[in-house]
Amino acid sequence: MFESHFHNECIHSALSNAEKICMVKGLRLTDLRKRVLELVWASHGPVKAYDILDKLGDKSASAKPPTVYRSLDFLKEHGLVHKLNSLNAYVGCSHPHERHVCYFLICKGCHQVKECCNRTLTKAINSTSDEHHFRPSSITLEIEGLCEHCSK
Amino acid sequence: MFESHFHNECIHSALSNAEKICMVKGLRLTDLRKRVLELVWASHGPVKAYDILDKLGDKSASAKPPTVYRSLDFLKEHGLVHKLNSLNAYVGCSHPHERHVCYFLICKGCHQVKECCNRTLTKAINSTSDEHHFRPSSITLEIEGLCEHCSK
DNA sequence: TGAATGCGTGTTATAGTATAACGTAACATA
DNA sequence: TATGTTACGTTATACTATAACACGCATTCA
Repeated sequence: MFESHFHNECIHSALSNAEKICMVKGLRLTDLRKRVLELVWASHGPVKAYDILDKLGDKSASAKPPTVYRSLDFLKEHGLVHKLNSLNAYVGCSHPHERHVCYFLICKGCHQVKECCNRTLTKAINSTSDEHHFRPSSITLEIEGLCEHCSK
Repeated sequence: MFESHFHNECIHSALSNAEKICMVKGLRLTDLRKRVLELVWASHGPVKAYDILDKLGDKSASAKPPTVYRSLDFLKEHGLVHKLNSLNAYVGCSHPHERHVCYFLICKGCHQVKECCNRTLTKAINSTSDEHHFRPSSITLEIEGLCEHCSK
């Protein structure tokens, strides 16, 4: 989907990125959390919590749901992964440095997801929130459809 | 939240609206579907599927999950209700005539939801989809935060 | 030193959300 | 009346997520 790339690089840079960020912020990117993050990035599509759980099980037999959900919560909270509410699935954040409003293009064909940022969109959302005297704290914008490749 | 109103009127007009729409489109708004729609509208906030199930049980003892989900699917498909993915809950659509991109202001304080439409936002979403050669089919835009009243 | 605290994780149990699969009833139409 | 279609009933199960409590380990500070 979208564009091809060497995905190992993705994973690697995502992990080292995360380490830097946690270092700077004084957060503990424990082994468990790192493994979960790695598994989120391992495929380039959205990943289900229970799939992570299964894969985690290969190494540490005792993984149970809370193990995974707690790690995901940590990663979410610090902007390292996003949850796609329309899929109940998780993706790695592709630019975790910036505090950003992002939106997701979710392809129904190849099940891949692209994360995007866009000033116009952000402004539009903020200004319409203002209109309603509404103070936004978190925003979910998920666009399902077909990517260029799959719509052919 | 937002503004007060006589909610009975809401329910009533939503139901008669739905009847008209189904009439025109040749859809069958059965008793069950109508009751589910009524229960979605009964509170002015988002409603959970299993809450509908419970209330349905009062009258027709045999309601089971598929009963409710099937009705909700029907109502969703024809634009009479929306699902809020970030809450796993459902709200009645406040303007089911128009095919529209809508977004939701979800108040964490009073748990009420306002549905809005906005051309600027719609355009922004479409144009950014275009940029990525992405063909959108369904859009989820949910903004959580505090409404005017609750942010005081 | 050791009590107190906080945090991350393990573990058990359970809550909450949703669908598959199959059967039957109700309706529409020829 | 036969036929196909749609809606609904029913049972079972899958999938998603959290509560609650226990344990270990690091930090701190009296």
